[in-house]
Amino acid sequence: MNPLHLSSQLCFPFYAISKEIIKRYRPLLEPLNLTYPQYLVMLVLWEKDHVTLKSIGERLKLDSGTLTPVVNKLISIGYIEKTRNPEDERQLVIRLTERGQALEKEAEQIPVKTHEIYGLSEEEYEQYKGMLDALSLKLGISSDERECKEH
Amino acid sequence: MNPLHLSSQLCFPFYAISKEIIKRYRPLLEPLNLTYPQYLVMLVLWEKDHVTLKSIGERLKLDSGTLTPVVNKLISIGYIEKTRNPEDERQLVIRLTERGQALEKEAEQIPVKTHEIYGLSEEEYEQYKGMLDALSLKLGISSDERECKEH
DNA sequence: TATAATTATGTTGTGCACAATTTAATTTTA
DNA sequence: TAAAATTAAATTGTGCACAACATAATTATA
Repeated sequence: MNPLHLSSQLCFPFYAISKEIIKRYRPLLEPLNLTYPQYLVMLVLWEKDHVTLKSIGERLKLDSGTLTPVVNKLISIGYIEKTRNPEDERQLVIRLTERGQALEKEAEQIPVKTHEIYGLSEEEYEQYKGMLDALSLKLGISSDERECKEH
Repeated sequence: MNPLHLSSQLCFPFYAISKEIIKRYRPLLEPLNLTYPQYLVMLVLWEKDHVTLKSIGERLKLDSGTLTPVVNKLISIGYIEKTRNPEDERQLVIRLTERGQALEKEAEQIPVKTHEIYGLSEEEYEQYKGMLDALSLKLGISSDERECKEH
């Protein structure tokens, strides 16, 4: 097998599958008026509210250049608010508005539907999950929720 | 486990791993003056030259809106050329220039280095490859090189 | 305790990624 | 065979994604 062939490389299926998944999330997120990266930020906040922009970025592996406009969009929609931490004026503290909190109820149906995207059994799903988490660890991008410190 | 938690969803590791891989490709591709999507187009052309823009898009799962500027960039660098198919003036036929052909020699070292990114043994690498190819099939994005018809 | 280093966020510029639409060429069909 | 449908590519507009840089606040150090 020629190593320069597309079909012998692991990078491409990751790239193609990731894009395809996000494409299939789109119609499911549209009723919530969210894009995929916006949805990720909301997921993090539903897990733990009142966290810094920095900690959201660490969790999602996104830098301020990406996160700042995403957060500003969520603010303009009315799902979140930002304030400075009075004890450290560098830090932005992000929290859910009432509308943002209320949205969680509506979002409960999303994981049910997204689970069906893959066409996998519960066991297969967990197997993929385990393998991807192991690889994330090797790549140094393992997401630890404890990293998201409250403020 | 709360299904709305980031850590219980399969989409995020795919998204994060894909981005991390592409980030690690960057310094390896920089000497060739290629970005990751540009590299993918070159891979397809090194496999089979003289193919339509459409067939490249089918192989890489990219539409004309993404591919047109990527191809135009590769033309401006001088790696490829485009001509219309005289038998069907709608079709763009893409082919490598001499510089584009010569670049394959330099690119031979890339897969050796990218293979090391994952920190996987040969067996593990093939196991991941097999699982991702299976999932690509389920998602209907399995890349068949035979789809790339010559012109 | 000045100054240097670090940190959190924001800004700028480039390059995708894709939906939606347009245009022109080709094919199908009434 | 003229009109309708389809197809390939390009265009437009929005939203990331990230590198590189700027700025302001905080912390460490000479």
